[in-house]
Amino acid sequence: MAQSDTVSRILDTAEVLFAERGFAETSLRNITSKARVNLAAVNYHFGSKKALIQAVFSRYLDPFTLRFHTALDELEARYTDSHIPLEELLETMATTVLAVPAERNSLKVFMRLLGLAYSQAQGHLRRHIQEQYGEVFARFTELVRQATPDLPDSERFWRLHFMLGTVIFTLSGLDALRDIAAKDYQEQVTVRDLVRRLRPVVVAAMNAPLPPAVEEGHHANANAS
Amino acid sequence: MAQSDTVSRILDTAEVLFAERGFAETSLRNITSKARVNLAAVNYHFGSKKALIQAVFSRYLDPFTLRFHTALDELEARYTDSHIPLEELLETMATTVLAVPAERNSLKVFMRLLGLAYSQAQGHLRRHIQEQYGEVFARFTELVRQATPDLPDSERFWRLHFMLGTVIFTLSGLDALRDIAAKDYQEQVTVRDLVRRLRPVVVAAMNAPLPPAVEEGHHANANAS
DNA sequence: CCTCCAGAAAAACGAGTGTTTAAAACATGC
DNA sequence: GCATGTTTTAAACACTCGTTTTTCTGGAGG
Repeated sequence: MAQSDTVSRILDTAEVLFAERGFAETSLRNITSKARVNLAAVNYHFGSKKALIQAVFSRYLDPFTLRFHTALDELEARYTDSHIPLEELLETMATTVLAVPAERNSLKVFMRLLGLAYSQAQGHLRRHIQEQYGEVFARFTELVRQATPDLPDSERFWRLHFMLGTVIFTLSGLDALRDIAAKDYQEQVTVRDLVRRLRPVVVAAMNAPLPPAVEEGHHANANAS
Repeated sequence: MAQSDTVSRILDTAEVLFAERGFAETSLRNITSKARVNLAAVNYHFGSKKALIQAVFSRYLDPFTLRFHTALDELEARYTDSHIPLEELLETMATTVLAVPAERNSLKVFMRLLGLAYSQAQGHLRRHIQEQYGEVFARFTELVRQATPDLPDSERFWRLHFMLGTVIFTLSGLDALRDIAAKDYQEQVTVRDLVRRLRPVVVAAMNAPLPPAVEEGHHANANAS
């Protein structure tokens, strides 16, 4: 054991419980009792619950950014004089995402955590992720920009987020959906199977025809704030 | 006031706070103090916090299902001998979704709530929504099935949920995204504008080519449970 | 041997939670 | 005007929460 063992026991238990129930709904007593560790250990080793949450994310995202950067390096080396095709970029991202939790036991946990990071309040988390991992995301979007030169910038921005929603929503709610699918269609869906299904959909969505230009005169309703 | 006024003050305040911070993060004291109502009023009028959460949803979803059923009735009346085109179905759904919170003040709140219903633990909520509003959703998916006869059932199931993820994720996280978009692309995005952008993307995604058949022999990794 | 100190353990702290109780205020019908 | 049922109020209850404090344990180094 490189780490004090108590630390990793806490992290292992915390990530599972967080993924199952969310952050606010998971108490430190839940974590420490299931990890068979003293309650005070969390505050001793991590300082606070917030810091524990961030540590859980870092354990996934640090290896991810590392791998993703090198994967993009290789990709750029292979396409020195032409742009990297969109399919290649998406494929690389998918492969990297799938590779990270292979060491650990669950991609599902990783995805649930990402979904929670977006949907739960936890402002500190969004800030932490933005600061820590915004750079690699910016690099990726820049490559996507080069791969889709015909798309207006704003349109590409929105479509990327549309697809982000697709992936995170589907994979983070996978268990519930999998149950329904298994019941109605007698098929057991694996994560890799879902990624296979996602690929053509995402590509088609990114390459969809542009929406009609906005008509003047029609004033939008005021749903601000 | 048709209702006791206390009841609607609670609901008005609760939906906003829930949408902003989630269910667990919003206490009854938050709600009652902001609504300038006695703490015990929630338990008196609704019975429990869980029941209050469900009541907040019902106030949006009951009118929605009503409108959506009649909208689908009209649609079916217009297409007695041919199938309703997919575009028409999506258009109708979008229109109905947009119509509901027009009476109230915020579509954003409605979408945030839907997003929370999926991502937060709150098992009772998912069950309540499923039982109460599963029927209209089933009717819609059946019409989508008739509109896309070439799509295998399981494929359509997943693609519908992909698109559900797109819409809920985008519209429920709209505020944050809108800020970024406004900063980077100097454009002020309205909800209707987003729906306009969503339409071609969703249609293209639903009509995307089928994924390649699974190769035998490649055994998927065991990411179960 | 004794000191030192990181780590684990138990206990307590104060704040905040949903819910219940019991009394007060109000409205309605006779 | 009094009794009736409904709504509002303040107070208390019984927990649970994250965090802090204090004590205890077990090796390492002088």
